[in-house]
Amino acid sequence: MNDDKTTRTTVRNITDLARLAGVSAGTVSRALAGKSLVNAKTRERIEALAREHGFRPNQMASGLRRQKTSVVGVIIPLGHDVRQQISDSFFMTLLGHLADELTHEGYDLMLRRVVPDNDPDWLDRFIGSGMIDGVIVIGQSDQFDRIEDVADGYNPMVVWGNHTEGQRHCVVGTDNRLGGRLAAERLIAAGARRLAFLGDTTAIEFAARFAGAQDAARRLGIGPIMALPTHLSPERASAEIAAHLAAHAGAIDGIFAATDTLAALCLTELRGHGFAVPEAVKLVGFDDLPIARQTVPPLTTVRQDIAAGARALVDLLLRRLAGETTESLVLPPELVVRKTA
Amino acid sequence: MNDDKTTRTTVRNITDLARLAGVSAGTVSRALAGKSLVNAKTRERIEALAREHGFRPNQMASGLRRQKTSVVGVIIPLGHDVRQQISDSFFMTLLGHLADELTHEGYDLMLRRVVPDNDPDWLDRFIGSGMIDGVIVIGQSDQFDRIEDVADGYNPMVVWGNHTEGQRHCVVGTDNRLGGRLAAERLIAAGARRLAFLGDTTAIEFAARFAGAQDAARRLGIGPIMALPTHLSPERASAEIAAHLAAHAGAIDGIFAATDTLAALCLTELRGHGFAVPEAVKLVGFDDLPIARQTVPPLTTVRQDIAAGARALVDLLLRRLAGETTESLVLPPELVVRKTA
DNA sequence: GACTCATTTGCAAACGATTGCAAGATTCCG
DNA sequence: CGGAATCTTGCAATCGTTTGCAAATGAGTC
Repeated sequence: MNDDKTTRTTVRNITDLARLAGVSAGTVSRALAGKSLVNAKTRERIEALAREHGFRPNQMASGLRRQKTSVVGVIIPLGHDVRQQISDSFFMTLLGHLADELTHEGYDLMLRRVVPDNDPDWLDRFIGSGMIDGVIVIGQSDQFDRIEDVADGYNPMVVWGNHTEGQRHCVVGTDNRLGGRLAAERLIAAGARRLAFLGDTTAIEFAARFAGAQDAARRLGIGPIMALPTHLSPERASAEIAAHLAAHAGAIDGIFAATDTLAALCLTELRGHGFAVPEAVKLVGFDDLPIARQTVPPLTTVRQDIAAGARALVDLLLRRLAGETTESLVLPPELVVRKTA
Repeated sequence: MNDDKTTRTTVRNITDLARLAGVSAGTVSRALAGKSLVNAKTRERIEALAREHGFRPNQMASGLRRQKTSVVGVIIPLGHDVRQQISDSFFMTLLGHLADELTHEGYDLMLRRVVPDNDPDWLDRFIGSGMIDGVIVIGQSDQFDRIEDVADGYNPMVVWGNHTEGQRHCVVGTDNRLGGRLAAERLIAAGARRLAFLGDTTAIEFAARFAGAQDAARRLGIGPIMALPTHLSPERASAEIAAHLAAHAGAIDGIFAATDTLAALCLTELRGHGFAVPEAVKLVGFDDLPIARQTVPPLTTVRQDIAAGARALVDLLLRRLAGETTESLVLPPELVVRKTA
């Protein structure tokens, strides 16, 4: 009387279910995994019972035994600017797309944000945890070398970031240097002659954008571009931009912002300081985030295809999980001309 | 000669390391877990070896044995508006804060976005996977009832969303109704009389904001507020807002947008249609996202304290993991007056 | 030296699912 | 009806770590 079948019997594991179904644990496992080796009727009976009791095989145990977790790690190193987290909607958007793509491929996503300065071991620790089948690193930050080290001994890793000649880790990213060139060319074509770059060049992606802009300036016979170091978090950035503007008032007539977020803030500050955009100062951003459409005037910017980037990251990672070794992928940036330059 | 100790010996598990250290697996386990039962010298030797070989205990195995994974699930149901994902920077910001808080407490974060319509079992499936110790649900979407059902049998769950009298699941969220009231009161105080609400009232949070606004209108003797259903994704929203404006041209002089994102889009459309803000039409948003500061003119809005929300979610979840049963927490919204109303 | 008591250790049984192997049950064919 | 071929199923080992229990060691006391 204590095991009336209609009573809620707690089914904690495959063995409980096996007992209920009157078969062995192995059979239940095979039935639930959808293998062909099990009789159709038996399978149905087991599936019905599983449904009825809301039973799902424990993924930890399964992962342990199969040596495969079906979880992909996504890690964001916050190296050069710890507070970027809140501001950078670019990374967050990329993350959203990654979640969609991975889900679609049957993987779960384990997210970790780390401050490499506090924890030099950040990447190995994640990989060595045994919880993930592979890892996607979002942004190289200032950790290029460490990522290179890891890449030598660990195959299923793909990185979003900048591509450098001869690097050993597989990276997906926009051609930042070309993007920087496009931005500067546009500023110059719009009439700007005294250019400045707004952003923190410690981050390798930003450095590349800056370098590209300088290439263009040099080639077109324009003087060197002034670097105006600026953090990404809105709280700090606003003040820093204001300071830059105060210091270099009339000496600038074209600004290339490392990010649309920075560009938008810069636009606000420019207005506050009484500079007309684009008449007095031209401005170009980077990313083409939704905000670029909504500023006044709307922002001329360099577009990165975030969705395509996410697709590529996942695709390459899956190939690597399957044993291939894949090449890096550099995506072309695209100049979007709106009203600020 | 094939096991020269200085040669890279692959240490795959605790047993390998035990062999190297000349002790048993159990001792290694205790040493690495920092238990007091192991001799100081032995521990040091083991730790040194572990470091040298970059060994870390497998979390899957550990989780299986201890019945505790140190992973918290974060799940985003995309019920009422599947494409909200890309746009809603509110959720993404919340997610960022959650990641920080959880990391700080020694938990990892497993992220999953689901479309409940395609998978009615979304929540049980996540919980039953055995991969997570507890779950944080971001947004109730249109899944209130299902969440209630689950809450009855599963304790370690906390939800971000709207609080309803007598509900059974533990929720953290802003007092949306009060927020809506504040917004409407501000619009009316600024002189608006014919109000509209911009947003999709299928989402329970938005419905509460709408209801709060209606309370205020009624109490102040203003006519009913017109509901203008609008999706959250920028692509669809822009067109929908334009259509609303075209249809109800002069019949509106005050708009309460369910979200700052919508408010910003609305501002752009209003400008496009030649309406002066705040002179012809007053506008109030919700959230106080960074963008609210940057629109032209800057947006009057109702602030939600996202960081505090994330802290509360994690705090309550940890308490529930420890066995407590916790009450819901309703956070007070705050009106931030800028220039649009 | 015999005794107790506290430290350290090893042993082996879990945790829950998967899977190679072999045995049992069926079917098929002559 | 015998025997081979094909399906199904059960058994038991395995994934890597943790932990209760008991044994071994060492220290301290009279």
